[in-house]
Order: sequence, then C-alpha cells, then structure tokens
Amino acid sequence: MVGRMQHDPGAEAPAVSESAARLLDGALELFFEQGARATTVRQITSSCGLTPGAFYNHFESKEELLYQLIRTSHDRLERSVSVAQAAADGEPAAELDAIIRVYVERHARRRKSARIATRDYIVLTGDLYEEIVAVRRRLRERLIDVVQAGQRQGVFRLATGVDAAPTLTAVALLDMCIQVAEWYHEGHGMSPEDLASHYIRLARRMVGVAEQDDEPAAGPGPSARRGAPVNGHRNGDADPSAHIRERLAE
Amino acid sequence: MVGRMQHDPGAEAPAVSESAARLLDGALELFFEQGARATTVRQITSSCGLTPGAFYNHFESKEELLYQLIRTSHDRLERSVSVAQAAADGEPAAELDAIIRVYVERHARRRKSARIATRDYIVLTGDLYEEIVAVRRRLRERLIDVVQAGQRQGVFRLATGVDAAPTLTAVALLDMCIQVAEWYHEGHGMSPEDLASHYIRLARRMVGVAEQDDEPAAGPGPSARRGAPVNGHRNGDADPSAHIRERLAE
DNA sequence: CCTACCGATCGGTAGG
DNA sequence: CCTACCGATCGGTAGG
Repeated sequence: MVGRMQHDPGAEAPAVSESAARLLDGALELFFEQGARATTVRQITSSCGLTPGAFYNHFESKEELLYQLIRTSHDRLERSVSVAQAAADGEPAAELDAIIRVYVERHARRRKSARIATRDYIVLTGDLYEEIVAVRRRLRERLIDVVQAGQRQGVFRLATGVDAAPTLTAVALLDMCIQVAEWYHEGHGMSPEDLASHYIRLARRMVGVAEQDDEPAAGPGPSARRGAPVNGHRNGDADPSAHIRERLAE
Repeated sequence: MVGRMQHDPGAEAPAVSESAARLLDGALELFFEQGARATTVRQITSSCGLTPGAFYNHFESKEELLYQLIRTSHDRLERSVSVAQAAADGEPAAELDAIIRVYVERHARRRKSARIATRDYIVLTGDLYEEIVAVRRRLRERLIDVVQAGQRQGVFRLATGVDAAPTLTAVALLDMCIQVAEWYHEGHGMSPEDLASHYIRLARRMVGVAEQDDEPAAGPGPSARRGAPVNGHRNGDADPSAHIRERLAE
C-alpha cells in the first residue's frame, strides 16, 4: 500500500535496520496523510505487512518514531541552512537568499517530512518537545539576526511602523516558505529551484533590499547545483486554476 | 435531526440551542489543541459537563459539528473579504490592503477557529469537503484577480521570472497571513490592527506597488465586522494553549 | 516477528 | 411534543 514514493530509503531517516526503515517510510506516508495523532500503530505495521507487536521490536513507542522523523527533518534543515548561510560570507543579502532557497527547496522536495515536522511537533511531549522547540527557535533567531544585520548595515530598508519589524518580517518570511509544503506538487510545471527563485525575489522586496535584476543565485552547496533558468523554464501550462486544484486536492 | 447543515453566513455562529453552542465551544478548544481527528466525542461532552450520549441530541456526528465550525469560519472570512473589498471601489492597491487586513485581523482575533479551518478541513469527506474546497478556491481566485488587475493596470510591478507570478505571489501572500493563526497571541503587545498594518506594508512591497509612507488605513470598519455576536456568546478564541504560547515565546 | 491478550476507551445508540 | 439528559451497552480498536 505504502511505497517509497517519497524518497530514497534511508535518505531522510536515520540509519536503521531494514524493517525499521520500512516502518519509518510507512509512518511518513500515514502521518502526512492523517496526522501523527490520528495514525495508529496497526496502520503503520500493516502498511509494511507486519503485525502490531512487531512495531515494538524497533521503537519504544509511536512517539519515539515520530520524534525520529521530526528530529531528523529539523536537523537536516538546520544543517542545510547553516552550510548555505556560511557560504554567503556574512553578507546579509546573500544570507537571506541562501536561507530562503534552502527553506523553499526543502519544503518542496521533502514536502511530506517537512509538513510533518511543522504540523506534528506539537504532539511531542516533555523533553522531546523541548528539543524541537529549541531547534525551531534557533532557526528563527538565525533569520531575525540576518534581517537585523541587513538593516543595521543599511543593506535592507524594512517597512517601518512597529518596533518589532525585524521579527515580524522574519516570521512572515519563514511562514510563507514553510507553507510551500502544504500545496507544492510536482507536475504543475515548476521546479523547486524556480519556486525558490521566485520566493527569493519576494523576500528581497519584503526586506527592502535594492532591487536586483540578476537571477537569484541557485544556492551554493556541498555539491554543485545547476543554476535555475530564469526564462528557460518549461511550463507552457502555468495554469493558475490547475495550481489551485492541486493544492486543495490534498 | 434538524437540518443543521444549513448555515447562516455572517452570523457569529450557527443559531443553535444552548447546549449545542457549548458543545461547539468545547469542540473549538479541543480541536484547536489536538486536531479534530484526535479529539473524541467524550472529550467534547465532558468539557461541557455532559455525558457522551447527549452529543447526539444536537449533532448527527462529530463530522457534522466539525463541518459547522469550519463552514462558519470560512463563510465569515469570505463575507468580510467581500465587504472590505467592495469598499475599495475597484482599485487594486486598496483591494489588496483590504484583503490583507481582513485576513490578518481575523487570523489574529479568531485564531482558534481560523486555525481549525485551515488545518482540519481536510478531515471532512464527500460533499462537505467539496463545499469547503469551493470556498477556499473562491477566496484564492479573488486575490489572484486583484493581483492580476493591479499588474494589468500598471499599479503593481510583480517580480518577474516566472509565468505564474500572479498566482505564486497571491499564494505567498495568503500563506503568510494564514500562518498568523499559528503564533499570534495577545501577550506580544501587538494589536491585530497593528499587525495587519505591518502585513499590508509587506504585501505592498511583494506586489511592487509604489511605496507609500502613509499609515495603512485601519480598515473601513464596516459595522458588520465588529458587530455583536448574533447568539450573544463568544466563541472561546481567547486563552492560547501553553503549547502554542511556547512556540513564539521570547 | 507473531499470537494473544490487558485496561480503557472509541463513535454511536438503546430504552427510560 | 420538546429539551436534556441518564446508566448501560453495541461492535471494534487503542497503545503497549
């Protein structure tokens, strides 16, 4: 029933045994579709052709499996952001671009684990919950710092009117990027790279950076990534209504 | 067994009996904290001091109650948007301001019902689901139309690079406004009006409208928007849960 | 990894 | 005839 349509085995999840990896994959699919709370252990095991008792050979509880998924997703996001930002060499405008690109591409490519991370971390309890909250707070502070640095250096000109402008602007930026995981779907003709490039343009405007006509750089990274073609995209059918149907058909 | 599927657009809540209203209030709180799927009928009834069986004197099923909450929330949003946009007199920049203000203020003031509407409409099935999808599609098209009109009239200058720029920009706008319901609480010391004003400034930049230093108008304030609740009691949209309070603490 | 269970609780309904 | 419940229980399922 549940296949590995989302990602390569082990690519997102920690290195574990074959059965544990299959359980993680099945849970990923079910959590994405139903939410972690509404998903039963029996649903997870039967998606792998196992009986309920087998679950507890690999995980202490449903919550531990959920924590592994969410922790891994957050860690990978934080690591990617850290690497990309480091390559921006302390320049706020380049750091902003880098962070937005990582967020958008990740929430498009890994939309299932990304959405679970966003929606279901509240289900965690005690220290597990606190750990995730800490990661999320660090990620938010990172962007707030970039926005504040840009404003301080005169590179950004934030919208005025409230004291908390840097924080509010950073939150709005993160929120619009995070929501990509709610509606993005391959097949509507826009690659994660192109989408990220558009969001970078929006982000630059939101912080008031001098408008640049140059294509937003398709992000650095450990492995060279191909640039995002600005005019060479192959969407002859950027049909808005189709786009909407995709999103709402979730 | 009354046809409670009928709703009253613009009303604070469907006109129902005292107990039904309390059940709706209790469900609102529980759905907000746990999600509709993870909330049991017994939790809802005991939150009102009732026994489980009493639930079915008022609602055919848990899904019917969920539908009422979500339908009402969507209808009120659509109605507010419609009224506010109409007052903008066909000017895209004013229409954009009006729509953003309605979204932000509503997702801040009525954050519980707004968040349930956003997160749990997927739980609905069959025609109930399709009805909500239709409302959401209309709301989306409304903003896309405004963005396209502004671009056509030369009032907006969208970020270029993709064919679907109007749709993508509208989606990003709605997403950042909708997310306000995820983190807003009154402890921030920022009123819904001030928050909306900031988001309007961000929105204007995103669509490339000529920068205006003037304060975004605090809404035409059609009396319907702040009218008294029809049934004389408020839905429990105050008192954020500790979970969410922690999310943006500090 | 399966079968067999536990304490409790699920959504929903019975007659009074 | 209506409302607002009650104690008890339906067939199944929950995490462990």
